[in-house]
Amino acid sequence: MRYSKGHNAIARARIVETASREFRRRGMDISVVDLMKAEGLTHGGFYRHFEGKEALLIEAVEAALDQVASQLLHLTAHTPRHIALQRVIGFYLSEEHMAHPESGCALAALGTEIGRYPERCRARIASALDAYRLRLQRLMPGGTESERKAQFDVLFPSMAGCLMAARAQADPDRKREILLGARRFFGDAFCGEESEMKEETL
Amino acid sequence: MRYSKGHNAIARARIVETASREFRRRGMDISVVDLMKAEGLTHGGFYRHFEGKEALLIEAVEAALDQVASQLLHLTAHTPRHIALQRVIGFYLSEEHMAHPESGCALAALGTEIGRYPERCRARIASALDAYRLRLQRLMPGGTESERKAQFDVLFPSMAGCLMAARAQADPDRKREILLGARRFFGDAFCGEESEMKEETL
DNA sequence: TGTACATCAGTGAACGCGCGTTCACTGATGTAC
DNA sequence: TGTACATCAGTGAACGCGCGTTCACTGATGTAC
Repeated sequence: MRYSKGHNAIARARIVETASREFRRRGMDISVVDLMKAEGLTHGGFYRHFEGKEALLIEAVEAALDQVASQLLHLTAHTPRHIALQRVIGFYLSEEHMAHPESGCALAALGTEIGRYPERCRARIASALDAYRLRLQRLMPGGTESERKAQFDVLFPSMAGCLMAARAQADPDRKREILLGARRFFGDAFCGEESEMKEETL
Repeated sequence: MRYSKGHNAIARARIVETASREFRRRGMDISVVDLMKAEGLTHGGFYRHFEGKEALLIEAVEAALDQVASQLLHLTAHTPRHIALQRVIGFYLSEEHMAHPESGCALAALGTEIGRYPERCRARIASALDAYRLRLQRLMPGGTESERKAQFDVLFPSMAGCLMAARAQADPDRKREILLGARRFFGDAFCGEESEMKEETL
């Protein structure tokens, strides 16, 4: 059947959104059949929208990073900077984020696999990571943009690693212990002593 | 044919060793056929040694963590503690380590996937991560074992995240930039100001 | 010491299965006249 | 406004392929006598 104008773009965006969630939840293991099923569609139509699974993966990671950046910025709108960053750290290293990779940071969800993707993939994903940094760098302390970017390059990969390590644990107490230790450490290191009062925000 | 006494144990250990390298290099994508081929064997014999691929994966991760802990301790034998840790940070965040996941830290190579393994897997791997921490905690600053363990829980997952982020990048300069920034930051944070002189050791 | 037999790591064909991808087809709606 | 046709997102059978796993078999060496 023929669909109304704009249907194509909407359907395509919905597939990317679903894929973005499912790749973060299950990794590349998720099949095209299951991905389309999650959208209420069958697999045949997939290739009307994307060249292949790899092309979708790239767009899905881009969408994931974009969505999380928006969420973190929304969380801190109209908030003084040192408190804003405290809040971002608190959320990033929260049990909520740990329990829900499907709506969280793509680096913490897929990072080690991304390193094994072919160069053509990594180049696109690296651009998306740059855009992520560009949007979030204003949260970082530092007098110049390049200082703030350098700080971002330490804080976010480190937090991704701590979140990943917490997820790799089996014992809930151990998971919490790792997150709590990381929240304390990065709160102190990046938000200064004066804003220490509420390091467990969220 | 019948093999000489002890052959079984040797063959088994060699398969684990190869798997340990190949899983870190390529992730779970590597097939049993290719794994055995890398050992000069055919796939059929695999099941004389292991219950299945998952069982091998667990042993491979255990072997990887054990090997890296030994390497890091060897690197720092007979060395004062603050310099020892500086050296460990320098190696962990080196271009050498970045370029060779197959002989490096399993958390940095497989971390995000481990988080998606079934609970029975993660429980075993978490034990191996505990053993890794137990062996390496003596490198950490802190007056008590539990302080040192808490420091380990921040430093190593964070370094794993930075290494992962560097590997995810496509541009060599960008990779180096991430590693260098992380070496500086964690050197300062964990080794104190007095040992700053040689933060680019190795 | 010599012979007959048991052992068992390793072989490779075969299994069922799910994967990514292709393709002839469908049919409701947009478009041309 | 009404009719004929074109469009194209979505369908589902089919493709070849590689996967993890099983199993009957091999045959050199260890072991029992």
